[in-house]
Amino acid sequence: MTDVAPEDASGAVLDDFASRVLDVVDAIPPGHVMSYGDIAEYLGEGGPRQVGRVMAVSGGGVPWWRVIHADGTPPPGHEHAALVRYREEGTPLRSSRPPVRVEMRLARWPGAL
DNA sequence: GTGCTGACACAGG
DNA sequence: ACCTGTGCCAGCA
Repeated sequence: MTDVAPEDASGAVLDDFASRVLDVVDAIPPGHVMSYGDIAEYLGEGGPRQVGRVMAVSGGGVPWWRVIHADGTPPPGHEHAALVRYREEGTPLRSSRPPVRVEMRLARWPGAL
């Protein structure tokens, strides 16, 4: 029978690690965020760059705007889209216009407890 | 196998 | 606020 590997909206095949990353991102509630390093540390494997690569390749099926840099800056090229989401979800911001920055101290989610 | 690049993190200037 | 260098891990020519 056909082994169906998990795919994202782009049709990209998800590896085991990628699947875990997307699962964690999907578990982040509105108004909260996690940094790339936080996710890697939470999973206990890979590193922030690996998480970033997964998001760049298959982050289309999860709330990617809730995954940002450790200092609260959203991913490059999507600052505007991310800003719209933050305002809609009530995410604590330090600057309401570019350079957009999330107040990590308040918005940081400890993980899917 | 080697070297560069990357949706990173951190320190220094 | 910006750039540079270094460290970590994985992908690619």
